[in-house]
Amino acid sequence: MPELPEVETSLRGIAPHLTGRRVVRLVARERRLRWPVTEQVDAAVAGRRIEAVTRRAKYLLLHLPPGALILHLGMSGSLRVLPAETPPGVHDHIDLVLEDGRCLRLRDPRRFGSLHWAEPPVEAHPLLARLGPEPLSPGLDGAYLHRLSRGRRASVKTFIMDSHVVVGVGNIYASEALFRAGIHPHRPAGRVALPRYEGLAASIKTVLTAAIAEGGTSLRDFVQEDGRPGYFAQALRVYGRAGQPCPGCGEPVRQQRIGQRSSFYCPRCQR
DNA sequence: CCGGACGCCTGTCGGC
DNA sequence: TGCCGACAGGCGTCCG
Repeated sequence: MPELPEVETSLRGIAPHLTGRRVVRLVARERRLRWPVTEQVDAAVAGRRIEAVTRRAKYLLLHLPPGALILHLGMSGSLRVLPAETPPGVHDHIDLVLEDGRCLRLRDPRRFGSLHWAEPPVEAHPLLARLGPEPLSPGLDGAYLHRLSRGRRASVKTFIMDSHVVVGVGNIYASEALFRAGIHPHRPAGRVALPRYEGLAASIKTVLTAAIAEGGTSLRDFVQEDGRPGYFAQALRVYGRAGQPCPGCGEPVRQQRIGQRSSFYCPRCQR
């Protein structure tokens, strides 16, 4: 479900409702997420004020000085801000109850999401410490990708989906960015020349920015904070379009598994 | 260090 | 209609 645009959309949706509010308590109906949600988290957040909500990679950071709550939506997580008394559904696992009578509710059917408490310095938390640059920051450019990829034999698609290389490029947008850059997803990362990496870095930024502007991509169950879906699915050029004509040349879009993930590409436009 | 496979879960869909 | 396998937007961990 959530790639970076969906996480960013969630952030923009929830931040105005959370910033400056005090957390009354955490209610955990199901603690078995990707990692168990410990009672240490409950104790850490209760009574603290949310100073700011930010994002690092696909992690949402709720800053409750002196530490922060690190929230990940996994494959199927979504967030809503609701009256705290709203009856929860079966997959509504966690509520962060606020002083104003509302709550931030995490719904996550597959339970691949996670919730951690990070003591300061927050950025030194093991989940955050080794992440690559943000894709929309100047830290990601063609020269960086080119330099880091020298000698790498893994596919360029696997390479750009590696969070140590660059964060936030998930399976959908990896296929989309490679299509826009005209690079075959199976090409070894070390055999992509600098000018093509410059194009790829630009494509990553363009596709992520466009997806954020549309409120993300809703394929199955992703909804924004207010319950509306994202509208970027209609703008996808190759993802999920196996057999359909390539928007560039009309050749049927091909689907192939690369590193256990479905990849979509045009065999004619991408080399 | 690198690359690839695995496993954690539930829901949905296509084929028979 | 029902069953069953394949697959789904992530990612830390393990193994060679």
